[in-house]
Amino acid sequence: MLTLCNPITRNSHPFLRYLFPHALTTTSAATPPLPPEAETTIANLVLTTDPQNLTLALKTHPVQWTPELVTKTLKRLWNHGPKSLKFFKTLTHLATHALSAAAFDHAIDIAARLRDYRAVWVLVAQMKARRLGPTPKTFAIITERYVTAGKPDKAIKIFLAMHHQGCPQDLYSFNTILDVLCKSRRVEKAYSLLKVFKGRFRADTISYNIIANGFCLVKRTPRALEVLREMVERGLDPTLITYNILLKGFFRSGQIKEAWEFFLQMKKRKCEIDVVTYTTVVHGFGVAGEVKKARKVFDEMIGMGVLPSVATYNALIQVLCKKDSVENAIVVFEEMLRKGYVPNSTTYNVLIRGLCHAGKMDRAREYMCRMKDDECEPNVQTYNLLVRYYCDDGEIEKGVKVFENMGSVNCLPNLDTYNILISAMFVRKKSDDLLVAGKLLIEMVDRGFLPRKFTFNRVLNGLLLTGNQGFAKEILRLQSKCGRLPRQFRFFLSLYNQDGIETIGLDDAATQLGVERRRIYDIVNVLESIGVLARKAKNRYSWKGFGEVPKVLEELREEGLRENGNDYTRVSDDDEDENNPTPITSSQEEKTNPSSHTRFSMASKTGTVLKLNAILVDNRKEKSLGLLTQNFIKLFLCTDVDLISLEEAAKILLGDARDPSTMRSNSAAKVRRLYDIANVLSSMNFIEKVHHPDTRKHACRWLGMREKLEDGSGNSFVPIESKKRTFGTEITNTSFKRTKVIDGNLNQITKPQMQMQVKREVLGNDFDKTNLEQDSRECSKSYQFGPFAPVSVSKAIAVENKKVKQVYDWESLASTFRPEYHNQALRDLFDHYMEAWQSWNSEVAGKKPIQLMS
DNA sequence: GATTCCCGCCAAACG
DNA sequence: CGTTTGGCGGGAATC
Repeated sequence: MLTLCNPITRNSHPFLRYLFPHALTTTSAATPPLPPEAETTIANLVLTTDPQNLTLALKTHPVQWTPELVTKTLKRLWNHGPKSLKFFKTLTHLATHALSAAAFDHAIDIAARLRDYRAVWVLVAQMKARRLGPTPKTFAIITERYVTAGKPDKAIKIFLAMHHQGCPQDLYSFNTILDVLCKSRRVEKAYSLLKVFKGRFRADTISYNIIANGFCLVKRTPRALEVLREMVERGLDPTLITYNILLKGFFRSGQIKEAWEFFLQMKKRKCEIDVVTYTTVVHGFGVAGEVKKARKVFDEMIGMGVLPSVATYNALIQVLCKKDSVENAIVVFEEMLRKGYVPNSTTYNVLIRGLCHAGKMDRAREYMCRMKDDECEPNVQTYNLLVRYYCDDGEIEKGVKVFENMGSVNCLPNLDTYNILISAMFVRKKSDDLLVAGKLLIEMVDRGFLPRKFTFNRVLNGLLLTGNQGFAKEILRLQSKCGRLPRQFRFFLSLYNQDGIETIGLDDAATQLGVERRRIYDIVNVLESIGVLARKAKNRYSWKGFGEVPKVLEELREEGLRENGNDYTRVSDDDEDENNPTPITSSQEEKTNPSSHTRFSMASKTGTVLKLNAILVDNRKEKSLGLLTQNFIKLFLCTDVDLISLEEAAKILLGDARDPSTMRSNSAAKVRRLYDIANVLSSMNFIEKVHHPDTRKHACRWLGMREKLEDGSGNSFVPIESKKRTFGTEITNTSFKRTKVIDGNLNQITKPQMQMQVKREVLGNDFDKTNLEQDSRECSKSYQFGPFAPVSVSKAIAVENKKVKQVYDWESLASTFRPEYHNQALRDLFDHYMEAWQSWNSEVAGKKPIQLMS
């Protein structure tokens, strides 16, 4: 149905009019949209052609390559990283003359997004060879990508070395790097950079604006104020932009009163308040739920001779959708049209979201068609909205259909689209859905998106539970290919977690993994201690899979509890274990892992392992990694803490035996062992590494095998508990907003000076572009919450090869975590999500990035 | 400056 | 005795 709204002619007359695309697009805008645009044809060609034949295909395709065509095509292919890169590379041989600096920047951006840094620098070199750059913008792109990939220091180094690439730093580029850092919430870093280099680069008002804004972004307005004071002390005058930043900062951090006061002050002091100011206020009030005030300000601005911009309308409409009613929003929308404003895609998207949220899917679709008429094609975000809301309503088929239709309207799905859909594949417990999820996962990787570990785990999990072991393995391999498993271990898994391989030779393992033998031991020991591996003989281990794990864990838990319960008391009634400190191999049919088991028993025999470990100094075995692993796990199994920092753990496990003399090499040294363990365990999804809320140190959260405790200690088992799960590290990493639209924004960044000039366009296009991008970012973020993942994950793995209880487990799994996910949890999250979204939005409404610059 | 991770020396355990 | 195993801590990388 979507296609109906769209001309289907796109493949007919491909290349008649590319001689002067410039003239065509700009001057003759009135030309009827007859032939499909060239970039569409090319993009489709690239998408459908096997990469190997691409050169040929492009060669035989008669096209007049122009710089503009190239960049447009690249933009089209944006959401298919690998192919668009391939396309670009092909062009470097084919149509050299048509490669502009912008095209290179684009390609570099894509490569960097794919984290193919080698390609990035190769491209930079090529660019240089062609005397096209690298330009400051190029560096802006590169550094931003590094920062968002979690390598801010690297980014700074690159900045500091950019003059070696023939691109000397200047104030612009300095401000850019500051901004990049701030946008990723690394204000402090940016600030110290500023402090160091303010003299060298002659930091100006903009520099300080950026920092102040950075603090506002993390809701630290007081700090922002300090920065501004410093700025004034240095003789730099704040501008309107500065004030707008602060104003927005107040709203963002919920200081509505202050915001209002501040606004009044601004008026009183006769700064020439502009649209941005008003937009900020309207939006700020709206988000705070003060719809009436928002409206009042909106009305007031006209009286003051400041005309609202589209952005202002967008803000108001959005606010109404959220805090008031869609109907009212529509009224405003119509009014806006009457007044001759041209709504942009943000306007529509905001409205469509409102409608969807109110359950009016059909009307949402109407508006979608309407946007097409308004030469404002629906974009990915629009489709994502529909997909999401259909899926939320349980109409998965419809959602999928929308997804499928995107292809036919030349709108490539993005990361969010995939995340949304994959999540949707879990709502019904159909095993077919999971197959789809798996396929989607594969497809997204293929297109250069890096799914979160979380996503992998869920899918993996689901496939295992529905008995799709084969497919699961494929996914696992994919995951390891994506680097979503810690290095050494992932090879290990992919090597041995396959059918047919019964026993593992340590030597092979070492050579095949390309690591020293020594490394294998650590992994093996940890795995052995939880029953995934068993030692068969010298140099030989056998893979047992995860089937045994629950049993081992249960044992551990019991032992742990016993020990904890009556400390010293039960030193010698560990009958079974005590009787055979050296297990009689023949009788020991339970081969979980005799050796480590024994080690452990000896330890427990001695008393509270947790506390008395120190006594065992002499025995080398007692310090073994395997034992440490077990004790470490016990910490989780036997206590109600589910989050513990390694430091703490180290102290408990090793240090604080009340025996200061034995206080061997203090826990600092030992904690290293725990890191090793934690890494292995987390790669198996038994634990999860998170950042401790307060201290930003690492902490570990136990994920695995909870349900095993269900019967044993009903109290400690709280299915929903995992709700309090914090954002995983990854979440923040991957979804961290990436504001830039490649050429829209950056221009502003690099072109600070002319305040006025930038101001107006910003309100139009750029505002919305950024806005949308952020929107989407935020969308994916909201999704990441997906509450109950981890618990289930490891469950699944536990059950893995024991096909016995697949079905049954699937059911229980479903009942434990699914229902909430869908409704109320989502609702709960919704607010949060909206808020975050709003604030980003408002940040653009106050047009931070641009403004800062201007 | 602290945390996290990698590496490999070399001694203990094994056979 | 040679080989396998693995404790242990230096120190690089990263935060």
